[in-house]
Amino acid sequence: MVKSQTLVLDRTFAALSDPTRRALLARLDEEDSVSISELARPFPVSLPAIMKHLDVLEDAGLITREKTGRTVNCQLIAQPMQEAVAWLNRYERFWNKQLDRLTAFVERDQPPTKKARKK
Amino acid sequence: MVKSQTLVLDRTFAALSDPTRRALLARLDEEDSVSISELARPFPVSLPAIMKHLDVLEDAGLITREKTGRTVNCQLIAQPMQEAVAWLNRYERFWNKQLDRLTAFVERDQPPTKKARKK
DNA sequence: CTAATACTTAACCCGATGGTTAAGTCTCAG
DNA sequence: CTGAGACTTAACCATCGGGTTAAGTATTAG
Repeated sequence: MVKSQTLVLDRTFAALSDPTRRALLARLDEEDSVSISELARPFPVSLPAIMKHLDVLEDAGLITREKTGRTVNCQLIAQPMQEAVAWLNRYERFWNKQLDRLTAFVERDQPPTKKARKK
Repeated sequence: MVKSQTLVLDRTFAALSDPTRRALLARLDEEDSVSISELARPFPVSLPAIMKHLDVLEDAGLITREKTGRTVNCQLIAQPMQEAVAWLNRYERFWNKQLDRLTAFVERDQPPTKKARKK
């Protein structure tokens, strides 16, 4: 069931790379279980376009769909995002380092008595 | 200079959706400032293919290139990743919730303490 | 039963992506 | 000066992604 892990990241990041898809997820974040037509309503694109986005999100394991009568309700699954964050956190020390450098730079300027340097 | 923020996320996530690109970043994580040909060597694709990946990474603001003589050195810029993480963390409570449910399930057999459990 | 509602599927467009090979530029060693 | 090394650019190709319109399938309200 490992499903190549790398493939999971591929699909997760790809799914997140589209603003419409991120907006759909955001909607499912504030209200779980939303029907497809309600999900689609705010967007200026056709329903089939939204369907495709939902397909992508489902393939990435970021949502599930559940049919009830003629309506289909979607809900968010956050776990793949967590894995994405886990991958990204590998670089945390890196941006901390850069932040530290910035902090050091800013703090060095505190006493304005020394000679001014530029750039 | 805001560059639409949403566009930044688009490009960051898109850049991260390719395993070759993630591997390139990983390489730049363990060793900063690596030449293009050295970066390319481990991969079974042509140099121009790697060049295109580097273009994507640069457009996403994830690397910089610096020419020295006839070689070009690349280095990682982690900040866009940090913004990606910031976006993803919006869903943190979501996977915590799911984790809590799991925790509750596991701890069901223990005497229910009224006191707040550990954060 | 009929018709509206809520999706779903199919067929098509077109620009972006990831790869190729081939040729071009620039730099440095000899 | 010449040639090898390190990119860079160009041209091309196949597939994918995001969008469309149009038609099809269930379900359910009347």
